[in-house]
Amino acid sequence: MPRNIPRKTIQRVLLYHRYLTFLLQQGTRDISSKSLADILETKPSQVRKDLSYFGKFGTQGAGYDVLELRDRIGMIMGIQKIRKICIVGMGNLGEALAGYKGLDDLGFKVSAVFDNSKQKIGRKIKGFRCHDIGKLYQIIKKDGIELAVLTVPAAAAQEVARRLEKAGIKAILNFTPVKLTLSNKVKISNVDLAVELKTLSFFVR
Amino acid sequence: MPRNIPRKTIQRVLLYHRYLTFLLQQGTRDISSKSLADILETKPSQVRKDLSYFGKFGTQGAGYDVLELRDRIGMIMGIQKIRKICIVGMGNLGEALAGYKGLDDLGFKVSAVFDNSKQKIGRKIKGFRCHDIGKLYQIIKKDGIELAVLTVPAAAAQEVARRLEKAGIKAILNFTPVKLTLSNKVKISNVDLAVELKTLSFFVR
DNA sequence: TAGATTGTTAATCGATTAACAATC
DNA sequence: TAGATTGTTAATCGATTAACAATC
Repeated sequence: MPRNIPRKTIQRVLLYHRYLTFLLQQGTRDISSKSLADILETKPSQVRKDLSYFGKFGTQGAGYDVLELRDRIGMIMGIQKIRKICIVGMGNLGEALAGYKGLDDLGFKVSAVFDNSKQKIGRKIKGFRCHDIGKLYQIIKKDGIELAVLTVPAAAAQEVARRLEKAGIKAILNFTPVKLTLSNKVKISNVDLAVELKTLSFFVR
Repeated sequence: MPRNIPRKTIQRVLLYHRYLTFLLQQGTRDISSKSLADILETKPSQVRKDLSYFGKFGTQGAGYDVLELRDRIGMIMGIQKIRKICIVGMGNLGEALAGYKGLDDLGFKVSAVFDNSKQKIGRKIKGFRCHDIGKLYQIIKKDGIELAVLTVPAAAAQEVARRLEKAGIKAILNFTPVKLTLSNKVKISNVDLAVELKTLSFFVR
């Protein structure tokens, strides 16, 4: 149904979903685009515009039913579906993510973690048996893993990414500072800590 | 000198800087906006426009001198200056960042790490003595720490952020899912892992 | 009914891209 | 000089915001 939707819209809608869940816990039943916008520091028309990509959710004059809006967004975003992910590269960051309990609540199941170091392969890291990165293909295939978190050193990133694609990975959360070149079937999000920090650094200058 | 520059421009210029450094190591001496754009998957006019916020760097007909461009960008971005940072919240992520060797090379010196748990206060974590979060103010003041990385649980985020501001922190890299409300003197970058993962999840749906 | 608020269209704003004169 | 490529202005594109008819 939806045309091509701006990534920013998707991200904001996910924020709406998160906040609606919070409202629900508080016992709030109804909300207007105005109040939603105020909290998330945006405009009511932005909220309505974002939602309009996906359908009609409100009642004129009355606003939105928190539970209904939350659940329908959840459906559309596929939020309930549990996704199998793998973490590739068990350095500081990879290990931290493996140990991050929040992933479960978000519906991500860590199905495998990989590294190439002899010291790590076969050992348990944060409760996950660490696999040889050489077995990427067979394990991803066998387990039907959809998403990968890439936390390998920069020098290995492009090569590993290609192998992830070959293995059928559909999306990569890329923590390396490398601009990955893959077929555009694979969705990529980049988190570039160096650039984030340096950007702040610039503003403080 | 520079008017108000889009954050995206700053981030791209930082990418140019990183790539120019790489070119330098390779021994490449000259480059055009065209080649730079190709690598970074943008347009030559984008590169020139971005640079034009900061001055003139090239020679008509000949392009840019890699070393000169790199160094001048470095100057403007304040890239050489060493910044003192602190990490607040020694959970999985905080600990990983404390252990991340890359920070040094980026010019960030971890001057303090904080947590509120009795188990962690006073102990060494990744080589850093963990301080009581209650001492945020005095330690930040005393050491002249400018930047903070916020990796506390969501419930504590807003309150801790306010105390960071009071202590004189100028910029926060916020890993919590909370929209921080502070005076706009404090620069904030948000890294929202949940939203990043869920966004990918949506595209894979 | 009167007041409120939606969904959608139109206007505005800002960022990206193209065009081109300047010039090495 | 001819060719290349800059820096900058103008055009285009896309996203945000405002406006408003529809209607609960």
